[in-house]
Amino acid sequence: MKFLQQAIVKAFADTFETALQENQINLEQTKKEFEGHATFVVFPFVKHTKKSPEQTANLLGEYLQTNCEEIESFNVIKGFLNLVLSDAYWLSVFKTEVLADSFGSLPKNGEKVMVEYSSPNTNKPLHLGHVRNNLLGFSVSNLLDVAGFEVIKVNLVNDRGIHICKSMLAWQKFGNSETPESAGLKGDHLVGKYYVIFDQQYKQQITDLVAKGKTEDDAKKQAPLILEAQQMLLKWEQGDEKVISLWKTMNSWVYAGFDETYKKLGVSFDKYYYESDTYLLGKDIVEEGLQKGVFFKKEDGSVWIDLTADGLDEKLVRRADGTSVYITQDLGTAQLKYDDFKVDKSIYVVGNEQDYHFKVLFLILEKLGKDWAKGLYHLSYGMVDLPSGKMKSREGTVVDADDLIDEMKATAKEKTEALGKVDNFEEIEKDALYQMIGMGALKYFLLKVEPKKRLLFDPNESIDFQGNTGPFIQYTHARIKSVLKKADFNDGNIQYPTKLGETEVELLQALSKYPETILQAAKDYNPAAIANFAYDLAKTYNKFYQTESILKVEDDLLKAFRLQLSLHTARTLNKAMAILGIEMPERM
RNA sequence: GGUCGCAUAGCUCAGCUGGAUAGAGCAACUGCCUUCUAAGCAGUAGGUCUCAGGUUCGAAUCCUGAUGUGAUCACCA
Repeated sequence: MKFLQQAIVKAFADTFETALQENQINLEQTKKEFEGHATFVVFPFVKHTKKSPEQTANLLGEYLQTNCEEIESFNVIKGFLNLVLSDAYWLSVFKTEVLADSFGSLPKNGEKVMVEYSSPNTNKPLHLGHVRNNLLGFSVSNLLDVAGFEVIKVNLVNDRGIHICKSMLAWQKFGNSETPESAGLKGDHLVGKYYVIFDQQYKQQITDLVAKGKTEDDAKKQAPLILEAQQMLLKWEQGDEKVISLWKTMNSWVYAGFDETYKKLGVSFDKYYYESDTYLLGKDIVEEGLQKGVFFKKEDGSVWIDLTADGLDEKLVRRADGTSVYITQDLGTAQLKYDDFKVDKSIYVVGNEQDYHFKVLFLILEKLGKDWAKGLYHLSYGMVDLPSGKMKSREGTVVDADDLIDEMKATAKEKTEALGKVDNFEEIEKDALYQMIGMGALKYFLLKVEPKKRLLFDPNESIDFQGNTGPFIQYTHARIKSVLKKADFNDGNIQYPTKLGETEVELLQALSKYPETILQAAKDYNPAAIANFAYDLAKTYNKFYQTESILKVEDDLLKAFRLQLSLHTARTLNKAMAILGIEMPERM
């Protein structure tokens, strides 16, 4: 509504001889209970006009009505100037903006952004927490893409370390050469099974040692299994052939499993980084930091940075024995990612349990004078909790990603069949539909909540398919498609009515908000804003659909307009939901 | 204990850079399918926006403090 801001600035100049900037003019949507589309609040300006709020609003309203053809009428309530925009205005928005193929896609801004997400460990299958991460990362990537960025999606796989050695060791000892094929298990689940077995056996050894008089702490450190796992990690680092070979085999099982899950989730990556390649990185940066005097060495040879002046602590960046810690490799990986792609922004989609880590990481890079560090951003999201509390993979209190996906599909099938609307569908179409609806419900459920908020998931309460849900929006889309098909409507040049109905204007206004929604959502890295938009649009359409008849209206001109309006509502819903990674059915 | 989040209807959530009588969905209750898909629409009921101060013409929104809740403060990742 830039034209309105400009018009109001001009109104102030002509009526009150007051010079204002456009960005001082805030407009909001008029509340439902009042007449109008846009509301301008005059309170902040009465000191310039030297008149009462009512008088000010009335004078502005009169000026706008006579000088601005888009303004049909106005009304004033206290200091609120409610402006009614003309039907012609809404039609022009529809014709010039909504109908364009590029509607909602912002022009390319020439900036490159990297989004790192998923970043799984290779010792166990993905769970609901990973699902939130993946969906968030994927949809933020889509969002930035339509907002005009060039986006590079990367996955930094944590494929090395003690955790995978635990799975390897347990498999060696108790696996009897079991393979995904022989066990009939997805590779990641098979490896996860041995991770759990390791933990059980390890705990047993601790209990036994404690019974023999050891302290708990000593028992944890001296249990034979953990010593063996540590030994294995050492061998891995030395490049021991047998260990490396087993590691490769088991990781390949996991990757096959992950690929399957990623495929079902509909997420993808442009590049994979592996920690086995990057874990030694960062040592140069430590040297650089020492030279620049940003880091300092303690007597034992360990290297630290003092962040107490920034309200943080001292942080270790290299061990006394010269080996890397987590943050060392992250410093190195950040440099590597930058060197590879020279991105303007780099986003890390990682849970809020690592807030402190990223604060420190970014601060160190800034102190080292990396000018690209200002483009780093930690997209921190809340944990997914169960009613019983946190999910713990070792304790088996996790909602497994594959199970959940299967359950969602099964629920979708059940609900769809109960409605009896797909009896004449081919089996293949039915199957695709159940998948679409089940995943639509799940994705929408996880994405409609602002990322930073924690999410409660109750496995005993199935995710809704009615109301503010993915299937509701999918249903609205299918409903529109059905009408369009019956009318055999093809988009093209049509004649427009001169008078619009109330719900038609509401729908046009809802549609018109799409580009600004994209802009704001991209700025906030917030797919939830897109979900809310889509819901609002679908709701507004359903109201229109229920109020006006489309196919039965006698006036051909009006019928064509309503069909075109329906078509572009469907398209916009499709675009918005595509950002969330949700597919829309042609019928359901 | 220090630091960083979060707190809105019984439940799950919206509420844009401060604006009108705080909005949706679920659950409950009422209507609406011989008419374009009822996974829908319309309506009833449900609130001290955790509490106390402050800033302001105006605060759910900004500031301070308290309470509750979660994360974090590893030579783990």
